[in-house]
Amino acid sequence: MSQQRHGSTPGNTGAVPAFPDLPEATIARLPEYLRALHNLAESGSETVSSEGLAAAAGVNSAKLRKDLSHLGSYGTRGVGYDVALLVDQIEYILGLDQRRAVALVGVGNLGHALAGYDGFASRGFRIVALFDSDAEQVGKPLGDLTVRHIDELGMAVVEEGITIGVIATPAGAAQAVADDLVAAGVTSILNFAPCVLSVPAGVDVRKVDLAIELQILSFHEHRKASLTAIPGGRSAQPGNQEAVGS
Amino acid sequence: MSQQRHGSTPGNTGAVPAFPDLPEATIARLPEYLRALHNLAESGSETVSSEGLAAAAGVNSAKLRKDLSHLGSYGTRGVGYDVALLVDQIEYILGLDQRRAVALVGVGNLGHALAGYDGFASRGFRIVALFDSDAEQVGKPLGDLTVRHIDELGMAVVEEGITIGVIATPAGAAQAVADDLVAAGVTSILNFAPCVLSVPAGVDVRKVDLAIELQILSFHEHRKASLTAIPGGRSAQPGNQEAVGS
DNA sequence: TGCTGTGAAAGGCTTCACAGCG
DNA sequence: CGCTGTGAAGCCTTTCACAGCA
Repeated sequence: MSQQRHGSTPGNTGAVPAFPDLPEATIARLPEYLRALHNLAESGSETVSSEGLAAAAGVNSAKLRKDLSHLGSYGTRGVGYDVALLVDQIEYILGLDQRRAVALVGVGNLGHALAGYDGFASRGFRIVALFDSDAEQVGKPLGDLTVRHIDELGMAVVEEGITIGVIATPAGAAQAVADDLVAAGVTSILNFAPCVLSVPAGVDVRKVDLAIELQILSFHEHRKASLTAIPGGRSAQPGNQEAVGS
Repeated sequence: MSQQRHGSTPGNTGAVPAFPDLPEATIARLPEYLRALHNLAESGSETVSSEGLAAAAGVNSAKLRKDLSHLGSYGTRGVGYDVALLVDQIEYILGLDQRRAVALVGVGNLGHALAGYDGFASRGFRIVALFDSDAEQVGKPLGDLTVRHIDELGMAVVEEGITIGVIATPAGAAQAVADDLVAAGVTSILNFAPCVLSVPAGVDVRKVDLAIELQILSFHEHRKASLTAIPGGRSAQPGNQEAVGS
């Protein structure tokens, strides 16, 4: 699923604390642990058990312990994990100690919402530039920023040190935007357009397709409907932590 | 990962075309195949090979064939798959033949964007009601709809036949909204709030956390930076289909 | 011959269960 | 004694490679 070989950096045994070779599934959960830890820190907890943190993050404790064990031993047997220490450690691993500069392309419906989303700023990112190809939009102010024409992207990436691009354009424009981002030197892309992007090796793409999420839920609705048509089911005990899919 | 047992409906061998017991990973890809098939249909293709469809959906052909084989044999050896037939089949499986009614709770920044997102309407869903707890927002028109107070949720769910709820509130309000949705009879929830929801068994929750997606990309940026610090890497051959994570 | 459908192999992830440390 | 860290087992997913049908 990842595009670059995942082996520990070859010819680098020991000296520099070799970049941990984390399973992809673990990486995807670290942000959730981080959020839970921040909540715990705010509520005054200094330590937390694997059981407690797991509950706060919505996973089981064995999985959490296995995940954290990949980062090294930051827990104390008989006690638990030091919240502040673990926060630092996960933020370091995720590269959040440097507040990354993000470019957002496409200031339509969704782009507007993303540009104004507090969660980015509060969780390690700065949206530093907005782009659109529509002359109508260019020059308009949006929050602290002004929408720029996509031709300025290359310049902005260098000037602002942008490493992540967010695509919030219609599907038809997304591949061209991705090409522009890559040409400008961006190596990570978050794509909200409902289409497959083709990018060179070394560029990471993650996709969020809102309709797909609903379609997956629709499947489960369909399945539940076809099951409840048959007697026997329906033993719901409230208060459980339940989730489906990823 | 799913909350209900996945076995084929017990005591139902044969008679009704037993609801297929699809792997969760396959289900998550069906919407992507469907989108690709719609594109192919629009461009006039009547059949497509596993190779062709796989490329359009951004997966490899072996995986695609395995996935489709779970639905039954809808391909023709030596030829490929009938596009229209496969569209119908996948739409049936996903329960998209009935345009599902969706309630959206929280019409802030993100809620506005979701309410206006074309992709929902064009891909099988109708947003039929908008809710907020903020008296300021209640009564305001938004698209074809008027924002209603969340107290009316129970009524609306019954009247409109809502089965899916979308939560676009701040994290602090999300659990209460989820409880309201469940109490009203909603059995599938798409949660955009950055928090873990606790719901009874039988209710499906999917979560989309925009900051988490960026944090995962940030990890890969961090890793790439630490790798390129060491000589040897960097063999990017453009034109590949590349993606990271799920 | 070309392409699907599928056993079998390989790999990755989760869960279990407990050794071992504080 | 409690809780972490971890080998081992089991399960799920992906990939391979080819039998078999059109």
